[in-house]
Amino acid sequence: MRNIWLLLALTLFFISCRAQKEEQLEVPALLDKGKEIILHRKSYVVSYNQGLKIPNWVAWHLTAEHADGDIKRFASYLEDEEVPKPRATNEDYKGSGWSHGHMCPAGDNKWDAEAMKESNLLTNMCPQDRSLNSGLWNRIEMDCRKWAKKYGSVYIVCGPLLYNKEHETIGANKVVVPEAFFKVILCMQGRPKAIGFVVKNNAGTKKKDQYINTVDEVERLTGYDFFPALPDNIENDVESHANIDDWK
DNA sequence: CGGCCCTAATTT
DNA sequence: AAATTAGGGCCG
Repeated sequence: MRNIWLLLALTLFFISCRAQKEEQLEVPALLDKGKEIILHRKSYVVSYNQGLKIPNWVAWHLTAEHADGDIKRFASYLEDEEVPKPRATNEDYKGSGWSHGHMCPAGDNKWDAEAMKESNLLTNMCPQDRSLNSGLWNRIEMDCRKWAKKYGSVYIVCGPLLYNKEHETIGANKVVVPEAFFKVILCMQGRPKAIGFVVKNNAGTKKKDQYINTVDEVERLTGYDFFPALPDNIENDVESHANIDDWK
């Protein structure tokens, strides 16, 4: 009798795992326990790094319907009360010389007022070079919205890259300034495909095509496992290729 | 090159 | 809260 209950419990556990994976194709495999706080927002999931005061990664499913809308950008940035202090505040960014770099962009949240407001939480931000923010990074974000409309939806993960031992920080709460950023994008329409970008956090960026990487390469740089819910044969295929011509 | 679409900071 | 300023890239 006891074994039957155990079997039932295990079965339910595996079914629930499977269901969650299928719903959240964009969410990377979790990191070592204790190193992250997972926060579920209306339009994205964030793995928050309490030590760095910035996200490890932010993941979202950008659909065609979410790629446009009438909701205006939220007027102010919001300290995230859900994570423990010390945490990023508006004071930390003020006068720092670094701009508020959305990970899940405001432009992907025009479809819903609550989603737009949540996009302005400081747990969705990294200190980002201003010209990168409005330049190349913005271009990539606009491409993602274009692809979401063209293909129906795309799955996106992005976040900071920290390859130095020591990091610049801003403000009294020592919010870490990343050395670079990564973004990986998966499209499941037709033959599944994926592409990655790696961009240094400075003003010296040039043509977008120079920053293309395979997902495998971004996994090597981050140590993360992206799109783990994909069947292994598809995951291996899409993550080892990155061809911008497939996306034009 | 100017006009336009985005980003965000600053000023009123 | 709203308007203005500023940075960047694409498109014609």
